[in-house]
Amino acid sequence: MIPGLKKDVEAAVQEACQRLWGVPPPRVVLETPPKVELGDLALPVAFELAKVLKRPPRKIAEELAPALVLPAVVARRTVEGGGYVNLFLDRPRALARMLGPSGPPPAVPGKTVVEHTNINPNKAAHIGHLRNAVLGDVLVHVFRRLGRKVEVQNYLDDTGVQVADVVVGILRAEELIDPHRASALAAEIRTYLDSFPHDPPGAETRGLGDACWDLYALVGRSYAQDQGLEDARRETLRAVEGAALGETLHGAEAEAAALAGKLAEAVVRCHLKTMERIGVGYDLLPRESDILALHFWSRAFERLKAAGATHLETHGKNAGCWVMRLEGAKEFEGMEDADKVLVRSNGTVTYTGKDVAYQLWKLGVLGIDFEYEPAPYVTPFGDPEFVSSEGDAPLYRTRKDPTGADPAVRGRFGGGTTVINVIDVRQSYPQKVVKEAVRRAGYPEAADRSVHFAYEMVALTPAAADAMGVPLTDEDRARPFVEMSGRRGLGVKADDLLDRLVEKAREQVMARSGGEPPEPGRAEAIAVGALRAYMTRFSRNKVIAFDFDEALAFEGDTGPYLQYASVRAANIFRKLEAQGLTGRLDEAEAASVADLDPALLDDGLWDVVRTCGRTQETLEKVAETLEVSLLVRHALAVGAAFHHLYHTHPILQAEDEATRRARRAALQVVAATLEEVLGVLGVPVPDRM
RNA sequence: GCGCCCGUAGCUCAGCCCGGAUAGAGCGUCAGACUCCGGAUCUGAAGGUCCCGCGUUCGAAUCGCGGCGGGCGCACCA
Repeated sequence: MIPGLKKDVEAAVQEACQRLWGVPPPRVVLETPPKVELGDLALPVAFELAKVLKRPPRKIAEELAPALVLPAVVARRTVEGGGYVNLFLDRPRALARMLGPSGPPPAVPGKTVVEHTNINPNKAAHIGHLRNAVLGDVLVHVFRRLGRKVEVQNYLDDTGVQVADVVVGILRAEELIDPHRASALAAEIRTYLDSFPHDPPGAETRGLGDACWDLYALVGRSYAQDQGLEDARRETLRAVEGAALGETLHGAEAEAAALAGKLAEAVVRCHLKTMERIGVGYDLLPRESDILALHFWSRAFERLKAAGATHLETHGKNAGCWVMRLEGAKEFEGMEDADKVLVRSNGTVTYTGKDVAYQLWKLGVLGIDFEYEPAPYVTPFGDPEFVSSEGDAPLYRTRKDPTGADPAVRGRFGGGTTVINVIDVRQSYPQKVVKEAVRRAGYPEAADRSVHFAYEMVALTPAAADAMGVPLTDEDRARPFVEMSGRRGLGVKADDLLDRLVEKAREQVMARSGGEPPEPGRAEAIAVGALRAYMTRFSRNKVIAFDFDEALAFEGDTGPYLQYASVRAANIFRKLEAQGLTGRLDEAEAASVADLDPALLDDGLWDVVRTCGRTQETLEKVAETLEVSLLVRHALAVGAAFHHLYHTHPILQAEDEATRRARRAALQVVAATLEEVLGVLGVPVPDRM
């Protein structure tokens, strides 16, 4: 809570241990006591020492406590419980320090590349993608808050089978089950593509994603009944890859490839719009087609071959494939067939293979680079429709050739000293393969700089699936949750959930304001707050069994609870000023807080300050563990402490000036903390609720 | 079969990394809250074999081993 305090305390413990017993102390952990009355910091070192010294921890603590040489902000120390040494801060002095200017964090050398979102550009985004994007985005904010330079990439698999599936749906609509509906969807999709990069007159951007969603589900069901369609998919895929590789295509092939390119490009715009709604942005859109075009794979392939990491299989089930052998590797122990195909027998590269090349590039060891251009999404006025994650540049995408590329940004992207891949836990195996490939290609040091940020999926409760009218089998119904499936059309679309949240927020506002509708943006802010808190409050290795009632909750441990706390805090300052009283403390008054009577900072008031003091360590812990939920829980703790204070420590009605000053000071710390933490969480705070 | 994850209050989850202070929240239920900074709030109550067993330890929700139940992986899909 006080910069440098932790270090001082650690040093004091070490010194005392040496002096008293001549032993080096075990690691010094600083905890926060469960209640204010028990102090501000707890040292459980006596428990550790008990093992070495073979004496009861309580006795050790009683000897240790008075022997510690501590900085002056520590007012007193006590021994609690079985042997905790608890420290109590000089409250006025500590509070004055917390009110002091904090300044920007010292810059950390290097660059962190965070890759997230990565939605297949063939249909609307669903709530699982929201979890990915929100987790990634909050992580980006946390890193930046800690002084790290961050680059955000959203990888586009624009040459994959999923895109080919929808292309097949458009071209062969007549052959699908329910041809009538399929044809209508195909026609609708074409109107979108025709007016790209703008929406057709009277249509909404998201309509394209929705139409693709439905058509994709139809295609998925049709494959099961019509083998011919599978051939069409294969041909489409080949055409798409051929186009990327610069082959000259003709007739139907050329048409399919052009359609696929346009479709992916247009659907990505839908995703960017959806993410923009919740405040998520990117710096670069790397495209798989460019990875193919620039032969990134060839380069990676050479390295792998030179290092003996891959070989051409001559017989067995993988005959004709280039394979990476994984048996014997510790991580892959016990696997029945631990070999991974990188190049198929028909010569095409697997997704894993391409990912290896992309990963090498992100880590800065591939040796070749993309060209870059602003993303092709522009407003009717010709301005970029999307900007970089920090809003200071246009959004860029990769490009294969220098023609039309922006020379000013050449070499700007990739080459991360740390690379974080936000990808759900189901892809742990391929992620491990990619990392192993990087290692074996001769870059063990680079492999260590690459991190798979794994999180559990968002699934649907059977009730949620029912609520959407999705037919479930009896088997599904007996499960605790069912996985979403684009192919089955089973899932909750991100925009649909957002719409419902906005609608509910609007109703709530009106219910509280005597029917007056909220001004533009307010209901949206509340909706985004609710969504972001919901998506981040669970541990990342916990499956979210999506439930509408929980996601739409505005009371209790929710985003609106946090927003309300922040709004209330700001309100008090506003009211103070409206009554001719002083609101926020200026620098001089903040300094004077150190001289307040400590009795004015009673436990009730101090509790919230103490909680706010944990912000920095929480941010550090999030960065270290990649556990974003810690930050939401911290925010909720601050909010709860504040709301409690609100009812017990009136400020406008404070009995005297000194009391009011003490409370204003505490309030100022809370307001600043909430603003900071909600900013990092990306939870917007409206002027009013 | 092998690997990873989950199992804590009626429900949804913290706490487990790093063993220690009466196991904490929210929702739901019940009972309350000032003519005074917004009731999206607050106060209180009821509610727990921390999945089971064995072990380690002065001490286990937390560490180890063995089970049980559930989920997810283990493609020339991504």
